[in-house]
Amino acid sequence: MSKAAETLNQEHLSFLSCNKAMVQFGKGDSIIKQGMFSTNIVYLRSGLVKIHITGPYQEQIVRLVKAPSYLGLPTSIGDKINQYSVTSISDAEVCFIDMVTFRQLLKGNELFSYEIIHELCHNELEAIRRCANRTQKQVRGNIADVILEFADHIYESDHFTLPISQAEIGNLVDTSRESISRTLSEFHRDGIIRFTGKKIEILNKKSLVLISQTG
Amino acid sequence: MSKAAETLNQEHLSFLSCNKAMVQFGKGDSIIKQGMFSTNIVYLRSGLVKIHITGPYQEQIVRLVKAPSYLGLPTSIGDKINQYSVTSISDAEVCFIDMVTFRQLLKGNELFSYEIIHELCHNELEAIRRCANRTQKQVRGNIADVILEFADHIYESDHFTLPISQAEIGNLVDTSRESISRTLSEFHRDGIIRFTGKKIEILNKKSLVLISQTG
DNA sequence: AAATAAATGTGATATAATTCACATTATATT
DNA sequence: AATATAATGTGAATTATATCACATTTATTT
Repeated sequence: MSKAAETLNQEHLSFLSCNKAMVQFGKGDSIIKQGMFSTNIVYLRSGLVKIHITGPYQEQIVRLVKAPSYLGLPTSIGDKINQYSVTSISDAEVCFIDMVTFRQLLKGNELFSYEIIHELCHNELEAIRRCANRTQKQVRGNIADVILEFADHIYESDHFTLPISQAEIGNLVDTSRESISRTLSEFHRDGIIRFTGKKIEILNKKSLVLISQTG
Repeated sequence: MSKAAETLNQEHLSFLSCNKAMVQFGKGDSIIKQGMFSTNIVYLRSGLVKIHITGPYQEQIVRLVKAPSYLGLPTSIGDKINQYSVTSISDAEVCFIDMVTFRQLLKGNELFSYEIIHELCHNELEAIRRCANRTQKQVRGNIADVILEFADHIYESDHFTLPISQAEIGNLVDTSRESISRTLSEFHRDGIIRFTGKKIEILNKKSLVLISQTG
């Protein structure tokens, strides 16, 4: 449950849990499409998604988002046109909340609206940090980061199955697909991870953290 | 005047115009310092500042901000510790608004709070776009972008004086100081800009826009 | 005005990482 | 099961850009 939703009373909660407007998505399905008109706030109840945006040359994965979380808040509030896309990378449950309804919620519950502000602040900071990190680190460091993000934040286990291809990981950390392949092999060779297919197991987390900080 | 402040009534406005808590800063002065404790919302009344953050290897300029604008909103609301630094790059006037006061404002004026949300959404989107742009474009394109930003958004003239050094521009667009120097010379040689010292004049904007899109 | 420090210009060299090209597995699809 | 399609592995070559090294110019400070 997101922090913002915690502050709601039961009436509002039932509102948000929105059984009627809940939609199931399969892996690979498009949830939000950049350029499309939208009048809904999107809330990810379960699953994992990628946020991606059309850059000057290619589509770029901005970040991965795990439920529970709002999706496309900036796009929904700031604009009628979606400013980026969201695509599911696992099965996912999504609630679509009417924008008018959402605004009423904000009006009626100032704590809720404060929490939304809080979440937006956090997102902006994270976006800034991610960007500084990616541009300053080189390939090895960025790949170490992604592996650690999967382990520590997304799957909360040192043993997991990658939900995206190496090409997509490359896209996410501004690197070529080939560099991802080579670096993963390198980590494997050095006994830092074990990987077979899309399954990854972290064998030496300290090394990985070190590479994240140093490489 | 920022959009958020427009929605305020006179009582609130006088609050924000905050003649008592207004501080003058000179070029190079630190307005917000990363890691420092803060209980103030900072509002930039006039002047130009740079937002910079400590990355894994070096301090990095995130973006330039022109008055009028709030500064450090995400840091002020999300945290008690400043998450990035703000340094003035021209003379500037800044208001410090007590956090408690600001929250009262949010409470009492839902339109205002909605506008703050709006601003935060916009900032997040901009952060995402900037990042995708910078990583996808190469040096020439990014430098063209900076020049266009100065001309179109900051000074609103094709003839201006750079408020930062080439080293800082390099830092802003993730490039070396030398590459900035070489590229500016190149643009000069090709008749796209004229530049002497820190003065820049855009001679061929179409070319610059093309380089921004293509290079 | 001299002296010192900071900013800029520019060639030569080094390097990380991309691109290309193709082999090899996996994974879908018929 | 057979075939087509997508994903991955890996060497060799290329490339954009960084780094180094120093000259020169511009600002600051004494």
